[in-house]
Amino acid sequence: MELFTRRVVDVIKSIPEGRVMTYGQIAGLAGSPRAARQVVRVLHALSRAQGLPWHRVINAQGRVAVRDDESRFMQMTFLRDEGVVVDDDGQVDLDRFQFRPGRE
DNA sequence: AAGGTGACTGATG
DNA sequence: GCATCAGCCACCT
Repeated sequence: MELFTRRVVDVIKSIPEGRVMTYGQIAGLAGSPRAARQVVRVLHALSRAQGLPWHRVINAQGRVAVRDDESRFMQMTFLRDEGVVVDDDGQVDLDRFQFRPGRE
């Protein structure tokens, strides 16, 4: 597995319960700020196998970005179960729930 | 091998 | 706030 991919996996695994991170943010922490789409690829490829908390990853607008209706519903449900406030449009308040390492 | 495709982003109107 | 656009880059046809 490639270094970038490994680091993406590590970053995603580091997201605490009840917090979220954005694709671009993860890419940056993994060493490649412009590689948001690669984060998506990693999630598609490994979320199941690696048991990643894929539901804690949303876009930079604070919106749940999954296309598939069923998966989107699952993601919103998981987040709400963890205490993240998600409105019916899948909108999350990043100021409140985004996880920023080294801050807290 | 060229072209299409995203669970993206930031800038612009 | 919504719509477009142009970068982005590995992966699939």
